[in-house]
Amino acid sequence: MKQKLKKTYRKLYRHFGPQGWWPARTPFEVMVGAILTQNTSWQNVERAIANLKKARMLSWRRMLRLSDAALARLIRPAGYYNVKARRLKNFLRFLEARYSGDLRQMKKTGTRELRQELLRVNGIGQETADSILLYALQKPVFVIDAYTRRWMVRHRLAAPQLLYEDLQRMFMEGLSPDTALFNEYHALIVRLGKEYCRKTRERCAICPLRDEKH
DNA sequence: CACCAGGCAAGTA
DNA sequence: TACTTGCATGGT
Repeated sequence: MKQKLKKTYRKLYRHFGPQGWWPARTPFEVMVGAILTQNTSWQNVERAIANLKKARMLSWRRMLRLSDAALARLIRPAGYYNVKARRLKNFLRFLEARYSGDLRQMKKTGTRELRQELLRVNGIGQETADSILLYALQKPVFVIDAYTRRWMVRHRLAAPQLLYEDLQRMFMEGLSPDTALFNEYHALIVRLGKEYCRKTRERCAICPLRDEKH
C-alpha cells in the first residue's frame, strides 16, 4: 500500500508536473475559495473572487460588514450564493471571535484542535476544513474529495462505502506527513480526474495514462 | 435538452 | 448510521 501510493505519486508527477495549488494570492483568499468551491467548478469560483477583489471585499473585516444580500450578489457566479454568503460569514465570525482575524495566531494552534474548531462552524465540513488546514495554513493533512474517492474506488484501493476519515487515514498512514507532498498529490489526483473521460467513466483512448490503470 | 462541478446541512427512517 | 433533498451558477 505504502509503495503503491508513493509509486503512483511519482507517476502522476512525472506525467503532469507540479500543479501550483492552491491558486490564490493569500491564505485568506484560499479560505474564501475553499468555501466557494463547494460542489462548484473552480472557474465559477474565480469569477466570484474577482468580484470580491474588484469590490475590495477580500478582507474579513469588510466582508463581515456587508449584508448577506450584498455578499450574495458579489459571489453569485459561484452558485448557492445565499447559502455560501451565510457560510462565509459564519467562518468570518469564527475567525474574529477565536483569533481576532489573525491568521498567524490561527496557524499556531495544534492541527487536531484547529480541525475540530473548523468543523464546528456551520458550513465547513471535512473537505473544506482540510483544504484550509493544508492549503492556507500548510498543515500536513490529506484532503479527500469526490475525485479522490472515485479514484480510490476505481483502483480498488477502497470500497465505495468507506468514510472520509477511512480514506484520509489510508493516505496519511501510507505517506510521511509532508505538507508539500500532500499538497501536490491531491492536486494531481484532481488534475487526473479532470482529464478522465467523463462520459464513460472508464479507461478512454484519449485520456492521459491510457496505457495504465487510471 | 441533460449533466456536471475541488460539499454541506437538515430531515427522515 | 445511512439515505435523500435543497441549494444555483456557468460550461459542455
